[in-house]
Amino acid sequence: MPHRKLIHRLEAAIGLSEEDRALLSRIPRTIRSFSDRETIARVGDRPSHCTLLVEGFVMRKKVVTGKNQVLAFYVPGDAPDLHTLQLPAMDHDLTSAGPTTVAYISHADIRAMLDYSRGLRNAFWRETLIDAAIYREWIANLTRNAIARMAHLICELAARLDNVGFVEDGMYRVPFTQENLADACGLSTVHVNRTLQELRRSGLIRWQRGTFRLLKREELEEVADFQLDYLHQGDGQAMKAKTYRT
Amino acid sequence: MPHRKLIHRLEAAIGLSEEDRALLSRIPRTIRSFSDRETIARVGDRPSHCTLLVEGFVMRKKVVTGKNQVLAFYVPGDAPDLHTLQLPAMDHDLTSAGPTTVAYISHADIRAMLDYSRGLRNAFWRETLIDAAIYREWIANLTRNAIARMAHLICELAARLDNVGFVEDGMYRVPFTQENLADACGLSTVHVNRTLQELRRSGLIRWQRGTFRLLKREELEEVADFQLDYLHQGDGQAMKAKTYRT
DNA sequence: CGAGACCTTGAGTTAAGTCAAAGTTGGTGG
DNA sequence: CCACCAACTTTGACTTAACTCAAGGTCTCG
Repeated sequence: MPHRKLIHRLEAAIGLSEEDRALLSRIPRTIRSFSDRETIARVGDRPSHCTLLVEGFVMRKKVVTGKNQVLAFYVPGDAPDLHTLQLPAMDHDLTSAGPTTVAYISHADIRAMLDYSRGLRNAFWRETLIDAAIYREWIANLTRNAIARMAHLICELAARLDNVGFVEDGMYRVPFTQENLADACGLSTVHVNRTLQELRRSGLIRWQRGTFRLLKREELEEVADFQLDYLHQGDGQAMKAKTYRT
Repeated sequence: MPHRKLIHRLEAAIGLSEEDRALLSRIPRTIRSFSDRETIARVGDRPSHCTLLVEGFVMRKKVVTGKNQVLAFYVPGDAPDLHTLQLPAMDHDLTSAGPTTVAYISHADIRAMLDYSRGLRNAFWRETLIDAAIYREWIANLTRNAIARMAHLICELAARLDNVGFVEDGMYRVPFTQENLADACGLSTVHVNRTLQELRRSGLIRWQRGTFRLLKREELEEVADFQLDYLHQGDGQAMKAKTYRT
């Protein structure tokens, strides 16, 4: 069931009705797989479908004066191009990171569904607004120094992955290279390397080829100046207590 | 008519129906004025209304490790807290810049209006998505060096103000101090000062106490690596030709 | 077992930051 | 209407966090 993660997340955040859940799980979709670093959508594209990330990871990228800037990371259950429903032209690229499976859902079908269900309308709008809140936090993140910046990214990924059940014992896997992390934090690859070493040396994390382990989460969040609130994981109507384990 | 700018902008972008325009202009509102740097909304607030910026300017701010980071500037016709319809808790502050007039519109009235009109639903969602596109561009902007960064901000403000008729002969006024500009670009005040001087020296702009004059717009956009597309001013259904004068 | 992609290290450079002091400017009240 | 004050802008001298370049190490997969 490709929508499981999304439904689960919407459920937890705002509480879907039985009918909405059924509507969503019945919507027609096409499954498509990508291998590492393939382009899913490109600047200027005007897609006629939205993409639901089922398995794997997606990066939103933009080339700025010759350098790659990563604008966002997406995890299973995210819909990275919902905005094309209202803004037809892509203003950046979406690429896979590691082997990735997505479900395509046509704009027409989504529009029909949203016209019909007010609950899903709110839920989908809300998703794009959380996306925006994350961008805001990334802007804020760039005021921080390299250590705090990296630490913040590590905390954010932990929180988002935990929300869809991909964190175990404070450990998670991501297919990102240090170069990807550098492009996301606006740092050089070399400096990211030294910064990760520093975080390891101070005993806050362990990192090895795509696996992060948070050893002292509280301290790490302190260093990162990380506040969970901007992810708005629990402030919808449902207000489920979050389990957020280390 | 406090909604004139907003209606005009939505009109130009996606083309409102006669009925939608009427609905929007009849919605109940309360006018409120602020003087310079007052707080309009604060982190943690759960407002029961949205704010439409009628006159003046608003900044979205967040304090990050002691420093103020400006996350966004808003110009007349913008609705800086539309997102509170779906995400109840503010995750940052909104403050006025210079004397400012806003119209408050209750969430309940907006919800009723959006339930009724699909056109306005799309239009409002779209507004929040453009907001997000601007955040993305600000993230990208931080890869650029100080000169390009400042230049980009100047171009963006020009484009957005032009869109609501506040640019004349390539000139516009904003009530921002160099400190505000610094907080927005993630630079120190001193460095912003030197950067503005550099831009003046090379004949691209004139700046004096809140007045920008773009002397060589093309060259400035070149320096800034500025692409108009991310503002999505003309890619809705209406597709009006934009007049974008220098 | 070799190649390519990653990661790591060292040495030297630089864009931007900090601190501190001196100019400006515009608004206010005497 | 002028003088003064506070808020802004500008300048100079020095520091530093992060960048660049270049070379060497290590992992992984065919």
